[in-house]
Amino acid sequence: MNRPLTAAKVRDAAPLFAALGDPTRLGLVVRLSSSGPRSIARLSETAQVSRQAVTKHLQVLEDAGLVRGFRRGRQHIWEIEPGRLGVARDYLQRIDAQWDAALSRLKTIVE
Amino acid sequence: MNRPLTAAKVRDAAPLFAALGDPTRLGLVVRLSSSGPRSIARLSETAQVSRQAVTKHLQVLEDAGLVRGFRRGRQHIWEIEPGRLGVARDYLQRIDAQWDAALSRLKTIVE
DNA sequence: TATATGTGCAACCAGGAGGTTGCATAATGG
DNA sequence: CCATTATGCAACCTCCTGGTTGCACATATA
Repeated sequence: MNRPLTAAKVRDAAPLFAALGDPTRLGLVVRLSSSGPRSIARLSETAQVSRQAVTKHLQVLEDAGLVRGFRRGRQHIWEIEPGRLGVARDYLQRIDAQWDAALSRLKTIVE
Repeated sequence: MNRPLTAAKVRDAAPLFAALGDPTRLGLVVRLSSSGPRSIARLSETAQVSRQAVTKHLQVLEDAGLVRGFRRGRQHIWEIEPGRLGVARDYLQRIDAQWDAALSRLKTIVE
């Protein structure tokens, strides 16, 4: 039915984009998506910041529902939460659709 | 060709998501997409913050390439920069594609 | 049992983000 | 010409974010 984007939906979606809006976090998402589940130690090797900073970023991503973690022995493994990126993509799609609708309305008036 | 997501691309895309990551700004984008070009005064009427705050947010969105403004008489009109949201969507699509590829690789190994 | 490895927790800090107010200036409309 | 409207600019403030370091604790491993 493609409902209009309510203010409530906006408040719901913004944190998702905010989580993706940091280069280090976006890098983590890309990394986990391409290479699969990784421990914090592993992820910290390539990241430009400290292990603790990586940990904080992963928690932010978790709060946004983008990743999830579990323990295996002494290590904490993180992996992508599948489907969550699709939510963000759908949201952008919605906005674009509104834009297209507005355009065609304008066209109708002009013609 | 669908190239891999380089670190450079990550640095390029993060500001785009960051710009969308604030509820007020995301609201402005939605508003401009659905209702078309609007002056600052108009946009401020419905926003929950002051006119000056709205101005600042619009500048952030402009820096991210998401909107553009022009003057008409004494008013400053802002409108959506078409196609820029598509860039963000494509980026998410890429990450998802990497994820799918990683999944199918895993499947191949298991079988 | 020592030792090395992987994490978690807490304190702390600098800088930027998001917000406000106050004032100056430019364009419209009687 | 005067009042109103729309905006820009600048200063200022508070709080959150992203980062660090130090230390404690749990788990492997020789």
